[in-house]
Amino acid sequence: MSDPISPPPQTSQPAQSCTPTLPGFTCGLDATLRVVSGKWKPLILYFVAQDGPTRYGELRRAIRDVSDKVLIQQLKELEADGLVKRTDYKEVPPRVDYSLTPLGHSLAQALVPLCTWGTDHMAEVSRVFAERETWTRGIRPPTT
Amino acid sequence: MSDPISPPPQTSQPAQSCTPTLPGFTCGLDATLRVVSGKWKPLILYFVAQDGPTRYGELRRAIRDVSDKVLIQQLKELEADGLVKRTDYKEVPPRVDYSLTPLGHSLAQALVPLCTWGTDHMAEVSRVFAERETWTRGIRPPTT
DNA sequence: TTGAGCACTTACCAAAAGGTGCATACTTGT
DNA sequence: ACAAGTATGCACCTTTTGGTAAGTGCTCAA
Repeated sequence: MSDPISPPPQTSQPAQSCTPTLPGFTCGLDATLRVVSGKWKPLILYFVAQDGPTRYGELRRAIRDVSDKVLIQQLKELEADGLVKRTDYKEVPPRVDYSLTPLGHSLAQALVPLCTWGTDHMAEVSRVFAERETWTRGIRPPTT
Repeated sequence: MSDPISPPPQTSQPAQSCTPTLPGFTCGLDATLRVVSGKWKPLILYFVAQDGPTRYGELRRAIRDVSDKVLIQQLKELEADGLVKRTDYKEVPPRVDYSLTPLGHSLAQALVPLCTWGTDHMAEVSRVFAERETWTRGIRPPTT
């Protein structure tokens, strides 16, 4: 399989070029989504991309609502995926900070259009989400 | 909050422009990820973007491994989010097909860089994922 | 008349993701 | 002596997500 999304379908382009799927990915988008999906990962990338090396405590306070367990967990995954770098200063009261690796930066760049799309269409998206909560997951919409 | 990702951090740019967060989104990226996250959604977008209007059964066979329940569910969400359009021909043996809305197309476009990133870095990503499975989620990596 | 295909729906389950709260080892401030 | 801050770890629980298997109403082919 290959890049799931090709330009405007009206053009009927057969399918973009694409490396034939390594190990377990169906396509590039699949691979990407696996590394960025996680409730707080985008936010983490956000802060780290903006502020540069960020200490754990700072992130914790900046993100707010995230628990230690999950924040650490997501940081570890991002680190394991080679997107962020953890630096431990081995100091007495622990000091650690997180920064983006080159790979992390490249991903951040690729995410820009998504940020833009989300920002541009946030109104529509949020409207639709609001409606969904109306029929609290169980009741069918009126038009059924 | 705003677009989580800004260009290379070395530039120390304060933060890109960004609409101040509607209802429940922390940023544009957040909004976007909410509509595309779902195990099969990218694939669905893939097929529909490529083949244009696609019948339910076709998708079902094309995606393979997905169950009816989940496929239907994700299609409904995509529809509810205004990304795909469901057309019911009201025929005797049921006939229905799914296509992308303009919004869906615009999202598809925004996803292209992610596809590209994933394709370009699939080797790295998959390598790292392989290692993760080594210490089957619980055992710490050697360097700890 | 039986069976297959269509596009779903429903009830029930298992796994994954996320959250809470307590613990750690050490230092600094009061 | 004691509380607070540092960066985690761990046990336990709830929510969310995905999956299985069966059923529905209808039509057409054998």
